[in-house]
Amino acid sequence: MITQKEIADMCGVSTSTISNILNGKLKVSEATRQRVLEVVRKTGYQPNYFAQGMRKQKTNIIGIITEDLIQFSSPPIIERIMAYCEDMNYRTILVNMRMYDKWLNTWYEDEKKLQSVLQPAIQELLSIKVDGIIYVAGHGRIINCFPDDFKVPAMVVYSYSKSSKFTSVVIDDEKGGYDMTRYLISRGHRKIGVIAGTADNMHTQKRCLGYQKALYEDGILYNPDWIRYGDWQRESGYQGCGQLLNEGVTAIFCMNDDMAAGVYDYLYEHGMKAGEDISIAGYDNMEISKYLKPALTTNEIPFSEIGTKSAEIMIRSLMEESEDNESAEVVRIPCQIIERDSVRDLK
Amino acid sequence: MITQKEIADMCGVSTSTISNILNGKLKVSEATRQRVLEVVRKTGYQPNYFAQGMRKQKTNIIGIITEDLIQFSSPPIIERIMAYCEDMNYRTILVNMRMYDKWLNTWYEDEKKLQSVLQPAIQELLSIKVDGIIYVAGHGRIINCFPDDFKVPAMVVYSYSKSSKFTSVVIDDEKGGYDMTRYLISRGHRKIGVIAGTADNMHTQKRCLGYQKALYEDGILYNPDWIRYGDWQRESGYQGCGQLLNEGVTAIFCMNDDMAAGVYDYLYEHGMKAGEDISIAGYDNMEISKYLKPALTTNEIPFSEIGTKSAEIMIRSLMEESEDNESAEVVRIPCQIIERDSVRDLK
DNA sequence: TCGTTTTAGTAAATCGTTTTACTTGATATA
DNA sequence: TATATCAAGTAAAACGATTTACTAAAACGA
Repeated sequence: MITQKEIADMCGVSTSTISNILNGKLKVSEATRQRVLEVVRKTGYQPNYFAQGMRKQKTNIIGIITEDLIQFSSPPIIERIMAYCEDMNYRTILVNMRMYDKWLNTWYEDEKKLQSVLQPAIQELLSIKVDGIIYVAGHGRIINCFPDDFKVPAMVVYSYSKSSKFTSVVIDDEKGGYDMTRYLISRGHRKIGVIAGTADNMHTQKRCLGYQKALYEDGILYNPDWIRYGDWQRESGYQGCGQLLNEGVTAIFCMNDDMAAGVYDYLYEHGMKAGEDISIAGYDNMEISKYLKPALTTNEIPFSEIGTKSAEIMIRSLMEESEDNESAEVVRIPCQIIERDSVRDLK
Repeated sequence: MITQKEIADMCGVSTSTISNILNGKLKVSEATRQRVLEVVRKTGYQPNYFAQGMRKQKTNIIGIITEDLIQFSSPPIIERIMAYCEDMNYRTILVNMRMYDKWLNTWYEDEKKLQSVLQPAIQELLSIKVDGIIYVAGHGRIINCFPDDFKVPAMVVYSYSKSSKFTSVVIDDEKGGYDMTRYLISRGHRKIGVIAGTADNMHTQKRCLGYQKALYEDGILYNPDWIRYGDWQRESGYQGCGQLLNEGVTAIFCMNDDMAAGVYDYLYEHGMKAGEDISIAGYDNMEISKYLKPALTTNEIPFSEIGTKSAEIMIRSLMEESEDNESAEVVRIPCQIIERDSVRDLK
């Protein structure tokens, strides 16, 4: 591949001049500039990335660490981060931690295990000298990724950072739980059951808070028996449905679509139907929610927006790095209810 | 970050020795080796990636170009490629072409458009000096990615390469069509309809071939009216179903699960049920197929295996690069029928 | 005309490794 | 004893860019 030296020789100037024309601030006569640019264009010269990265101590690479690429939430977030970075002339490098057990359909919850994969991943990225690191979580655990004195800009996406030194971009779970509950109330429901996620999960906790708030605002007495904790999986929706039916609820708010599918299973088996015998709402707006019959009303997680916003914040903080801004924040992106056919008005 | 020179000073040896211990072939006494290794371990020294890449002309990076990261087929393939590469001590860098229109649910079919995105992507990877490039297609078009005299090892995955100079890893579509047809025949069906993909698509064509072959082998006269071409989308499954029902088929083989879902839509609307009134089979084993009621019998595409196999071939070819092997080949990975509840025995 | 400033451009150092060719002292060989 | 071999290690060049400090020539001001 053609080198800067060769271009310089062709143009009869020194490499310094080439470099200056391409990205320097020094004065160069318009004549030589044009001459050089023409040769560059013709030869398709591109600076050697490694030489460049070595000389400047900046690489224009943003590292992305993902808890698991296979999880449905990851690709759309990552896709947007990559797209935005590309537009802003940054490259990205992706490290996949593979923390999701595809067969068990569950995350490795062990903090030790997580750290034992995360730390090498971070080291890897540091050794590549990335300009910044974006950690893309897969589920709502509070993440302790980076030490407070971490030397490169870093942030946490789709989950909360333990340290307040790092910005995190999350969905507004409390509002999500609130909105969905309000929506069900507005359709006439007052006995609203919840099939929640795992109890120690941040998504679960905040959505429950929102649920409580909505109930409270409408003067509905909060009944603990109306909340059943599941494990995000279809089967636990099935279980929860049976229990909540006994409580006499008229609507069930599931904290993900998979558990809503489990509820559908139960109804199907017992000759009942969502949107007729009982109202069902989900969360996520996964692919499957359009395919359930009747189609599932659910609260859509705006993965694309999360991705874009994250990249935006990262690159902005890279730009203003001179003034070392301590402006870490928690950015909350709202979800949006997608109305389909699984919720009916209670007469 | 700590440099080789510093390690050398700490150990009272030259950098050459450090380098030699870490990856050279020259003799070093066991004593110094241990001493150095200990210091390396303690300091957490990692060679600067850019300096290394510049000096060796090898980067140990494999470039992955994906037609679209958002498509369901891409993540599992890419995940396996990355995992295998990591195990073999290669890094990967991912370039996403974003060729799938999320809103229209369709690929940019325009060859010009494809090339206008592909060529910069390739240039980008070459400028990074990747050791090899893996092109991960998203749908079954014959790809003309690389010129015959392309200087780095390259291959095409999940679609066919136009040039026979490049290895491609694909699913065995003909066998897939054959197997599924045979399966339906074995369950007693003889009037088997097909809802195919787009007519010019390689997946479509080869699966149709397999279908024909199976019919032929069982002495069933091939009836062109039993094949309806769709566009891979749900709606076209719906259409096709209505038409095939008029033909009096007893089973429908859909070339993807999305169209099978469309068939389910039709049946649902007309008060019929898959697996009872008619047998339905899909292709892909997408997430949704487990959620359809009754669960869909389908032909699973082994994305993980495709990914692993691809990475394996790439890295092998990188290893034996000395003997410039002209062993380009087409590797066909078989699919596997997942029996669920949508196919019944015809009495 | 003489000194000063500006313009256009360059030589050389530098970044952190790897690798080649060389050195030194010890040991084996004839 | 003289020579060849060997083990252990090093100096220095190389990779390809960027950047600093410098220079030669031209332009300017008084």
